Amino acid sequence: MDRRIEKTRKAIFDAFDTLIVKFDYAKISVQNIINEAKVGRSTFYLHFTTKNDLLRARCIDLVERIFAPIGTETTHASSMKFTFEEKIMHILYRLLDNKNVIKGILASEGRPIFLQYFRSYLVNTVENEDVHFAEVPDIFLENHIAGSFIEMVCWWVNCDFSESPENLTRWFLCVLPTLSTNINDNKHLTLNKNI
Amino acid sequence: MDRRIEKTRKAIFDAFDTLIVKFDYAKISVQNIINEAKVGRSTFYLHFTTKNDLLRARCIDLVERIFAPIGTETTHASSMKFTFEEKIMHILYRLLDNKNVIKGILASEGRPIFLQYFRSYLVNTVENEDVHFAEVPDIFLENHIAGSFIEMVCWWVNCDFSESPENLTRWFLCVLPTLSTNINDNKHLTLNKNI
DNA sequence: TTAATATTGAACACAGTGTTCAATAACAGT
DNA sequence: ACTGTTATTGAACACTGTGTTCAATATTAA
Repeated sequence: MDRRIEKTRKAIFDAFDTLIVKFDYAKISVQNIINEAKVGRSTFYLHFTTKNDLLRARCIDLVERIFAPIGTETTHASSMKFTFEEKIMHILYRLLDNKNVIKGILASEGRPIFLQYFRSYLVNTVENEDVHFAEVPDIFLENHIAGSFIEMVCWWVNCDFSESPENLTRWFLCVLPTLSTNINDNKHLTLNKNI
Repeated sequence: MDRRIEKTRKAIFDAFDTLIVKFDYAKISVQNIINEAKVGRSTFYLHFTTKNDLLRARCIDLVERIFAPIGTETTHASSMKFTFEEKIMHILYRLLDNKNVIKGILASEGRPIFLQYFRSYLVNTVENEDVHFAEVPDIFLENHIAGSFIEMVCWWVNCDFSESPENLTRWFLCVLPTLSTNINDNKHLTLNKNI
């Protein structure tokens, strides 16, 4: 509606991003943010109740972009069906797009907040896959898959995103019980398997 | 050496434990802690440089107890070899001993600090198992196993420790690629397998 | 142009931090 | 029990950052 609002909001988000890649979240003050954003103090508090509120908003924004349906970045709104593998790869590529901010958030007190939202979207994705395995409860299995993925992402970020999304995806699927049909001596795995 | 030192340290740790199960870490002030511990303000700062320093110390203390060699709780110092399964179960039982504090820490900003130390001990444990699987790099696999375990623990804490350590251990081993020899149609798994 | 609304920045009260210091208490060793 | 050493105490202090208020100003949509 009012262009001033989105303009200010964007300025604050950008300032936050700039600062979070350089400094620890705890060391950043509201004053720092509004200096960087070139925005009045009271303006900041009209948009966000707290520094933490800003962090939360930034995380939600990030996670929503990461999980936005494939095809959103192009012109077509797609309700197509994708394989689990494709979805995973897509998420990894979007994480790569926001490399630095994510690294900054994960290295600071922002970590649990980001992971909380990331997890909830991820669990939702996994639930849609309708996975089952042996006598392990579905809820346990779902948590295992979502959790493993999160851990892999954190490891990836820690390694400064060395290793390609393709490698990560292959290894990840390989290591999951439901997705690898390793009948022949645990040596091979089946990819592209739409579960 | 001086009994006053450990007495004060214990008083502060106990106060911290009492508060962390009731309140969010961020809402607890140094003043709260020294009131609860019945200790002078300057005394606190002689022991810890910061509230965060205390948190860190408490986490290290906790994790060290959790990973203390099996048999330490009895009189015998044991350098015996235990199976991976036994080690896991042991850790789960020790987590149960510290149920409330751990739940409190994991629910607050203490989470990443606790998990950091927990992870480093866990990775060390996994490395000692000398695991390998298919064409997945060892470093990836080790992170996957340690990470999965951490996620399972967090899930467990979230569920208020419903489910027995025995169940968790069985499911966990079942879901790991290296530990389950699921040749016969992914239906069964081998336990008690010393890898 | 206008009425509505967003921004500004200085001023403010407030809460919590970490330090200092001189007085006091508790300690270990003899 | 005595003594030199060391830990504890609590009040006072300067300091940093928070979140609010308000009247003046600027920008917006229509």
